[in-house]
Amino acid sequence: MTSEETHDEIMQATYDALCDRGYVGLTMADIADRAGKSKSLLHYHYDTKADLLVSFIEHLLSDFEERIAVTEDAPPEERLLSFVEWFVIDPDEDDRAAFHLALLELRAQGAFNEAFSEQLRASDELLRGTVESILREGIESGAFRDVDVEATAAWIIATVDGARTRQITLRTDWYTDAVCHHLLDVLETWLFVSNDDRGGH
Amino acid sequence: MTSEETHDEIMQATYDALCDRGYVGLTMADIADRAGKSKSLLHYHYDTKADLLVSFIEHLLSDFEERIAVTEDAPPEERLLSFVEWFVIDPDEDDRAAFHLALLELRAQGAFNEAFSEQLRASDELLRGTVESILREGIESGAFRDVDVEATAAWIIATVDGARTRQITLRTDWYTDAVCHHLLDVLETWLFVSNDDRGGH
DNA sequence: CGTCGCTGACTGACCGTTCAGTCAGGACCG
DNA sequence: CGGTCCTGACTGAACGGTCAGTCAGCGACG
Repeated sequence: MTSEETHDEIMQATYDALCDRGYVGLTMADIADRAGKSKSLLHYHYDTKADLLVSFIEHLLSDFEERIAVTEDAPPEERLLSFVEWFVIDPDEDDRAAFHLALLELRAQGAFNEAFSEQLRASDELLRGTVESILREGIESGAFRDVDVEATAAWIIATVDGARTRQITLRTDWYTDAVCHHLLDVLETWLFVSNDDRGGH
Repeated sequence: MTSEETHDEIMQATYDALCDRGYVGLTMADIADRAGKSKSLLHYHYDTKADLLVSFIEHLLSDFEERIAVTEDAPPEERLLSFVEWFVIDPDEDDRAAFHLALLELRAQGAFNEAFSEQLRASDELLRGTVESILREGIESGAFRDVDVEATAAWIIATVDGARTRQITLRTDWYTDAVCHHLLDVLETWLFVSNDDRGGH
């Protein structure tokens, strides 16, 4: 088996283990078992557990970059809507909640691990950049009011991320749904230029 | 020394240890050392580490209840403003960031520990209830538009909590400041009834 | 063609450390 | 004397990491 195939298997095993046990319960032995490999092999490919996890975050991030590139040609209102909607977690999406929970644990560890937080900041910039570009496009096309792009993007992301965090940590099933849709309501009156105003220019 | 005094000392030591090492790095020995007591004593007062932490969360919550009761007689706009402002973390408030980081780790563990998440849900309800009462008061007095109180409260809390989470985990110093003040801007146009509209009724 | 040398992927046994929890006992106090 | 508060020495399990060694494949060379 090539090194790359093994790498992919280990990443998948790490994902599974993380969903199942969470970050705190994550052990090298567990990952190895799920990959059908030995613990030593993990250390053969990655010096330490932390190295493996950094690699895992990179893996996630590249995955995420691919996924975020889609729906680039829709109108800005629609893009913003589907972006926000994207954060809603259905009650039945168990593994998604589990994964984001593990990710939250990992994010919290970023404060103690420079390599982690570097990766996390990169993902934050990617996320904010995406929303900023949607906002800029909307402002240019006249669909949105001329708001502070950076502040608005940070605000939107904080909101949807906060809703997700609370849904997951409080074990409720309604938080993301309620907050994201409420946010869209607010955006409609606060950000979107109504059709009346739009004609009269 | 009475049992109660010891309890308080242990809670304080737990707080200090949590700020210093985070939840993952938290050990019974560390707490005991900081309290100037033996590890065995902790087990004398609390059967397990988890029990101690549940007790700690209860302790926090009662603390929090006391603090939230203040400024009840200010006008609703002002109460809401100071509530949101309350979440801004200055760059120099190191221990506050450290504490909230540990709390975030603890919150993430709530998903694996029913006793934890019960406490956390109680604190969420307290928080939401506070904002809801501010909103209801403002709507009644005509200071706020007649919005959906539950959804708006959840949304505000998700926003400020999300900003805090990102500031802490990404190790930035601007997130809460930028988001909270932007939120206040939005609230001003979206929620507050302007003086013009207020007179003409 | 065969075999020799070498490498990359992989394993199992093992080690040192850390840590929650136990237990027998001691001091002080009413 | 009995109960409450407290200690130090200890145990067992879990876990990250190490290390010597196996094995399949492959290129080079006679």
